[in-house]
Amino acid sequence: MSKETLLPLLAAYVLNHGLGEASLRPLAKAAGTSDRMLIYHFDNKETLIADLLAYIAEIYAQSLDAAMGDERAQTRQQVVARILAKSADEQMKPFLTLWWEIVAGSARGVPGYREAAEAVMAQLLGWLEGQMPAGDPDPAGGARYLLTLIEGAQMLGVVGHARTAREGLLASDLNPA
Amino acid sequence: MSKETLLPLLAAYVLNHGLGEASLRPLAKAAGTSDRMLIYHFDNKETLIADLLAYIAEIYAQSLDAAMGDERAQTRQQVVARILAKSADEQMKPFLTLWWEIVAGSARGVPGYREAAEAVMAQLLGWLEGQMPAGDPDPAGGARYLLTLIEGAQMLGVVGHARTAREGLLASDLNPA
DNA sequence: ATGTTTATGTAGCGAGTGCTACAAAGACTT
DNA sequence: AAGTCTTTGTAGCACTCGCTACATAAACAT
Repeated sequence: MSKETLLPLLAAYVLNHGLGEASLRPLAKAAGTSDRMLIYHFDNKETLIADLLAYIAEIYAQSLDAAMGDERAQTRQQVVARILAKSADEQMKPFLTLWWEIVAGSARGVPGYREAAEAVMAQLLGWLEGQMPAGDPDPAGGARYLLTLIEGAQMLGVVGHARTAREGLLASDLNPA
Repeated sequence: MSKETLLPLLAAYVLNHGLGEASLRPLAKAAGTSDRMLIYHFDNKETLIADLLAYIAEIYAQSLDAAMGDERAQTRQQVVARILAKSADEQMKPFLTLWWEIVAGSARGVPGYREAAEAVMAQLLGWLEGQMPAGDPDPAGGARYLLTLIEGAQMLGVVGHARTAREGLLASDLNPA
């Protein structure tokens, strides 16, 4: 068994249980191996988690690509609505829950978290630019603006203020300066 | 020593070290007491943390009130700029770092976290409404909208994308629909 | 065939976790 | 003064943590 075989199994566990429960023995059990072998392959837990987060960022990007429909949205409102709908998808929930743990780790300076978070956001931003309406006057700036809004909305949703975000989005036209 | 004496000391520790390091013995040491006494006062760790988060939400609200300047902003851009500037304040950093841990816990369903997060956001939303420009056509909706943007910007800042958020904000007029 | 590298199992160490049992001192009540 | 209630200290339990020492078997190299 190699790193490459282990990472998908480890990722599945972390996505379902969170990083808080990601200690060596449970991780090993989920991957059908032993804590002993995890250390053997990854040297220590820190690099294991770093590798794991990098891997998860990668499969997240792939799942974004896969979800990218061919039809283009026609307004910024539509872009936001679609993405929020897609994020509400049951399949995306493990990613979202894990995401906030990564953000928290990044804020605290836990090694490896910031890099993973930065990669995920860069990926998402690029994807968003491709999703902007055809005739948008400023797709690059608009994508950054919508990313900020979307992430704010997602956070509010997670803390029980989904309604606040929804009403906020309705109260703006989302148009460029 | 009572709960009321302990909470400020516990809060100081958690603000500086995060909830990840908040185990009984370090907490007790920071408060000048013993793990034994923490359990005596709070019954168990779960209610200790819940009480502590509620207390922190309270002092956060107070610090917001204290920071509320008497001069009203004249545009929504100004409101956002002021708040982001205030949040960048060194004094606010412990709150911000802790905040994302609370969000992560809320997303994972850790008991007590969601309530604390919800309270903080409600408080912040109310405060924001009071900060809206004098002639704003929709202060309530605008506050929700700006809250979404601000929190999104703050998250992006924490994961190394402060620039993304800044450029996004510049690319919009933040005006109502 | 012999030696070396790679992969894996078993056992355990020292530190930390939340929490409890027991005891005792002090304050307070009657 | 005797008894009760509140507060605190000391020890420890059962458990988990990341990690390591040691041994062994298989694969490979010479």
